[in-house]
Amino acid sequence: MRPDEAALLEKHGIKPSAQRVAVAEFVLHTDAHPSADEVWSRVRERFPMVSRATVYNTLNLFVEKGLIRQLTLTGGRVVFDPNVEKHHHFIDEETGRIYDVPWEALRVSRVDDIDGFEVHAYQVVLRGKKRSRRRRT
Amino acid sequence: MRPDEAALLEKHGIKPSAQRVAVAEFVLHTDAHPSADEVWSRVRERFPMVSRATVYNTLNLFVEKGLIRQLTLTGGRVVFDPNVEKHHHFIDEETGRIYDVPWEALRVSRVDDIDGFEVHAYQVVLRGKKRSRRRRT
DNA sequence: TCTATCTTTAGACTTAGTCTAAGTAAATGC
DNA sequence: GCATTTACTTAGACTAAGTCTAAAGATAGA
Repeated sequence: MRPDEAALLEKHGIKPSAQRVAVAEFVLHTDAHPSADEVWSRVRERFPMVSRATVYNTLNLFVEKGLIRQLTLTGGRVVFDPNVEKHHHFIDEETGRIYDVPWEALRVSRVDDIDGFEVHAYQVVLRGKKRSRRRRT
Repeated sequence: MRPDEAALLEKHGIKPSAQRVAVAEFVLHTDAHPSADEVWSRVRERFPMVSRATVYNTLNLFVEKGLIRQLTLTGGRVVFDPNVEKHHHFIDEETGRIYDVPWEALRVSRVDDIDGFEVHAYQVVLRGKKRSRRRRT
């Protein structure tokens, strides 16, 4: 149980149990946009007795306390994202993988101007193919 | 079995059975963004012996043939939209209802310019509160 | 009409997620 | 330090959404 993770949880008003810290250690440091069951199986590698209900409860608690966000972008899949700053998402149509796109990469105009709607938040969801970079996978 | 629906299905390469036409008659003329089970229960009102598998198969077939689109915008809910033209979506955070937003209502800049991604399609997903209009509900 | 193909059906199965009741652990009062 | 309350976790039952399967029914062509 890493002290830094425990402190972070406390800062968000969450009592840091061993299970919660184990979930935090994985879900706060991934950019893979895992589903709840993916988080569960990763946490179980190091913590085999953790129950599914605990992982689901913990993830929902983290969302409620603003540590992570829940996304549903494609195919009814619910995934979690530790990036809670404003950003957009790109979905690779071949692999289904989700990538974060920086907020500044796009500009959306006239958002406040839509007749009959009071917009609190928005994001652009892009779909396409990820280009293979030269040096990295 | 309305002849116009049957003709539309055939135009899209779909053999128009009674069940398929019944699904089409509902799902092609709604802006309520229904889930598959909602479509099933609506179709059953007029066609009580239709099976769930048929409705699911039919909806997937319609998606594949480009008659409707499948959306997953919120809470892991999969819904269907007969509007296959480019458009954006607004989600009422209080009711969960989804509204179509015309493509021209917003402009997104620099979409083709994102490093490492080849964008085939995109949409803006907006969240907020629907203002109550004066005269209509 | 016979046969091959396509479609539909009911129900079994799977997967994601929630709920419940019992057990543990941690915090509080004294 | 011990008892009591409160919070957390557990296993497993349950539910909802969706897929699969095997059999039956409908359709079209020879």
